[in-house]
Amino acid sequence: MSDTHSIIFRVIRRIPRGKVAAYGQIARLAGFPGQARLVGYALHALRDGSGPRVPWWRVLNARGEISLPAPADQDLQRSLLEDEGIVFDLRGRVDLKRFGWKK
DNA sequence: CTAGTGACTGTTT
DNA sequence: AAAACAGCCACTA
Repeated sequence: MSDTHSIIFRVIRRIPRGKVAAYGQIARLAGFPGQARLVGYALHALRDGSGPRVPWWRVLNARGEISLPAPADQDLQRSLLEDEGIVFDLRGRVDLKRFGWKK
């Protein structure tokens, strides 16, 4: 596994329960400003549970919506977030003003 | 080495 | 407010 991924995962592990962060925000905190896609790519490599324990479901895009390609995974992520108290509006979006991880 | 692609984002239509 | 565009970068063919 590359170092960049490790650094990114380390940042994501700091996201407190009940809060969500955007890809770009993770990238910035990890020291890679403007490289949101890199975060997405790193997380994509996790989907086989073969990686370190990372709360990947607390990562959303800048609009506050789930960005996963597979509908099945989207439902899973949504359920996990709702279990932590996150609320989705009728359009399936989270209010980042309320649940965004402010750092 | 070149080209296409993707768990993105800020700006401009 | 939603959609289109153009940067961004690692990875694959």
